[in-house]
Order: sequence, then C-alpha cells, then structure tokens
Amino acid sequence: MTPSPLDNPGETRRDRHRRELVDQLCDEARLQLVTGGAGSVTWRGLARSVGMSPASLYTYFDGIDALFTELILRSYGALAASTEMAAAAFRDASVGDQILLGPLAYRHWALGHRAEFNLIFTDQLPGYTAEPGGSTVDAQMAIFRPMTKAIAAALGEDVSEPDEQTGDVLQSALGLWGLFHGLVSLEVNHHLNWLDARETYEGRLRWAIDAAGLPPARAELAEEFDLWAESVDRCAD
Amino acid sequence: MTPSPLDNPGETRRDRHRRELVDQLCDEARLQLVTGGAGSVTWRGLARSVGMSPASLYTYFDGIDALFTELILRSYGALAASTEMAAAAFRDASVGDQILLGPLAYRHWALGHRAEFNLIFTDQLPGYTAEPGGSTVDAQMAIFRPMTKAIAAALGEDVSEPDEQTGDVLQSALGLWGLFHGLVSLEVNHHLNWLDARETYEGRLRWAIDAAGLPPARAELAEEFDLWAESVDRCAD
DNA sequence: CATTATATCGAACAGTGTTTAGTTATCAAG
DNA sequence: CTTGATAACTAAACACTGTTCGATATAATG
Repeated sequence: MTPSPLDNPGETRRDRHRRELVDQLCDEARLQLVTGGAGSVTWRGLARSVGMSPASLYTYFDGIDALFTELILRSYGALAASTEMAAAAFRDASVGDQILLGPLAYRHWALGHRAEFNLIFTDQLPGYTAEPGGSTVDAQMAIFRPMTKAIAAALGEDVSEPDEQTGDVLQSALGLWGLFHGLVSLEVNHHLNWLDARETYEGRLRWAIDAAGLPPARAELAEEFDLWAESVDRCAD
Repeated sequence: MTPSPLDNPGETRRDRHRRELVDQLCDEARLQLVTGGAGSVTWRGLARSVGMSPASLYTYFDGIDALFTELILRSYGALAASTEMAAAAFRDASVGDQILLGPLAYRHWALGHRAEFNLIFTDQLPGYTAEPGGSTVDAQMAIFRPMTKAIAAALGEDVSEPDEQTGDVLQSALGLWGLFHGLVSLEVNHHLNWLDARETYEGRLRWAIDAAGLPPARAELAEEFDLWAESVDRCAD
C-alpha cells in the first residue's frame, strides 16, 4: 500500500490524476459541444486544451466515440439530477403539482442544454445504438421511473387490481412522456418559434393530465417553478 | 433560343445536365446518409461517386452545409408527400379515420427513414437554424396544416365562433402533434425497445383523440393502413 | 533496487472540406 | 460561323481531422 495523502482507499496518485484529467476532458468536450455543436468537439483540440499529444488521450478514452458515450452518460445523469432536484425542492407539494413538476423540469433542463438533449435522445454518432444491457437504458429509466411512481400514487386511489393498474399506469406515463418529450424536442430544435411554446406546453400538459384522470396542479405552480429554477441557475453560475 | 431537344422551355443542355447531376448527387448523399449515418456523407466521396474533382462540386453546392440543407428540404418533401399520399388513398374514410391516419403515416415514414427523420427535426449541423423566412418552415407547415384542417373539420360541428375555434383547433393539433412526434422520435432513436411501441402508439393516440373531443377511428384502420403501406413500399422497391 | 505496467510523445498515414489559379467546354449574340 | 463571356472542370495545395506505431520516460509494485 502506497501513501494515500488524503485517506482515499487504494487510490494511488496516478488514479487521482487520471480521474481529474478525465473530468477535465469531459468538461472541455461539453464546452465545445454547447458552443460549436457536436461537430466541433475534436480529438486534437481536446488534446491541445490539456496540453497533451493526441496519442496520449488514448490512455483515457478508446477513441472519440467512447468519449461521446461518456458524454451521453454524464448528460443523462445531469438531466436525471435536475428533475430529481426539482422534485426534492417541491417535495411537500400536492400529488397533482408533483406530476406537472416533472415535465416542467424536463423542459427547463432541455432548453438550457439543447446540444446535450439532442445528444441523449437522437442518434448522432454513425453506428451507435444503446445496447440492451448498456448503462444508457438504465439512465433512461432513472428519468422515467419517478414520473410513473407519481402517477401510480395518484391513480392508486381509484384502481384496485395491482396488475391491471401497472399496465394503465405505464400507458398513462408513456402518453405523458411522449407528449412532453415531443413538445420539448420540437421547441429545442426551433420548430415552435412561431408560437408561445411556453404557454402551449403548460396548457397541453394540463389537458393531458386531466384526460388521464390525474389530479390537476395549482395554477401558480409554473411560475413558482420558474422562480425556483432561475435562482438555482444563478447559483450554479 | 437554342434547340431544346424535348420541348422544355428555355432549358439548355447545360441546365438539364445540371439538374440531373444535382439529383444524382442528392440521391448518392441520401444513400450514404441512410447506410453510414450523417457523418459518412462526405464531399470527396460524393465527388468520387460521380467521377469528378471535389472542387467541381462547388459549381452545384456552396459547400457541404448547403448540400445538407438541400437534403433536409427534400426529406421534408418526402415526408409531406408520404402523408398526403396516405390521405389521398383513404380520402373516402370517415373524419375520425382521417385524423388517426396522419399520425400513422407519420410514424410509418419515420421508421422507414430514421436518418432523414432525425436530419429534419434535430439540429445536426453545427450552426444551422431554420431562418424565419426560410423554406424549411414552409415545408414544416405543409406537414402540419393538413392535420389542423381535419381537426377543424371535425370540431366545426361543435364550436361556432370562428376566432375562438382556430385557437382551440391550433392547441388541439399541437397537442396531438407533440404526442405522436414525441413517441415517434423516441421509437426512431431506439428508446422504446423495451415495449410494444406499435401498440402503445395506437392506444395513446386514440386516447388523445378522444380526450380532444374528436371522433374515433374504426378499430381496423391501423391494420388496413399497414396493408396499404406495405403494398406501396413494395411497389417503390 | 529491479521490474513491470502505465503514461507520454513525435512521426506518420489516410482521410477530410475548402481555396486558388489555370484550363476547357458551352452558351448567346454579332 | 466566329467571337467574347460565362459556366464547368481540374490539379495542386492548405490546414485540418482520427488513429496507429515505436520509442521513451514515469510511476507503482515485487
């Protein structure tokens, strides 16, 4: 056992340097992604940004595709963390409020991270598809599951059979997810510039939530969420 | 006036060669797009495929970005044509059938043209955004308008004020579009592999159509459409 | 200390999009 | 038909890109 300066079990000085460098590389790649698009994050530019040879980066990533998969995973985590943070901040709200809260957080993160949103949800790399046992589908579930839980909690009062219920809950959740993912996806890619997407989003979601037999959210919730999200964004520089 | 061999008004032999070559280039680019992804359609490869120098292609396109915008426009047209062809084939169906028909054709085309679907609806090029007066927003409306018409026709019997009606029609259409675009977008990019996306799609759309106060489609419509679409696809090689 | 795995590098290879200068083919008018 | 203008085309070069290879230095382990 070599000296671990600050009690990190078994983390050698190389391991820490590696971890820090990988983080630095991902941050730099993300910066390039959001400023210049996916096509402008380049292997050599990344090497340049950390003052290393392009060949040296192959110690940390198997190639530029592996770097992108790592970026995808981290973006998945960021989206999931963002929605979970919103749920935690409004944890005392009513069930109806909590159901609308997920889509609101989803849209807010997507509009603030357009490139990452597209990177997550559309095939941008040539031959990349999420392998069935891969970690991206786990990350996807981490986003999808909290909403189904809220819906199950809301519908639990009306339906009794647990088997039939999960089927209905799943379909209701898919209906809501499809709706708000579609609207967000269109807005993120500038296909709703000709209307007030914000207003349409809230209106259509309230309509769908009501149609699914779920309890409504308070009228002021969207504004309260915007205020909270703005303060969080300010805090995060 | 020079000789136009087959009565094409004012089309010189250069013009025809130009038109044919542009078509050939777009076809080849589309082939590369669907086989190897957006990253594998390359300027030099395109020049190679038509036996020309890379520099010569600048006579026909201002660069690879201009080529992609042309590809986007043609894909838009193909999607619009596909939905319109379906509407024409079922023109004698009920209003309820016609409303469900649009989403069915939308999904069918998207699943058969995944790369083009993503090319149309997500920012794949670094700095490309559809300029407000550009032709891509016109093409987008060409897809969106027929559905709003069908919805307006269906809702016309219940609502009387024309002003309020258009607002309700617009919101209803946006709700449906958001839903089926979202579900299709998720399925195209392999995010619904863990369930029967086909069944969910039809079920959720029937639910939304009903919730919007629109007339239902016949139960057999989806199967009839599949049969028709399959025969059309066979005919188109 | 010696060994072994890890990290780093320079150089090279085969690609890429785009520009420039120079040449050839085609068109429209005299 | 001939002439001048315009469009089409080319080879060569430039500055990039991702990736591989062999050699060299560094850190961890016995």
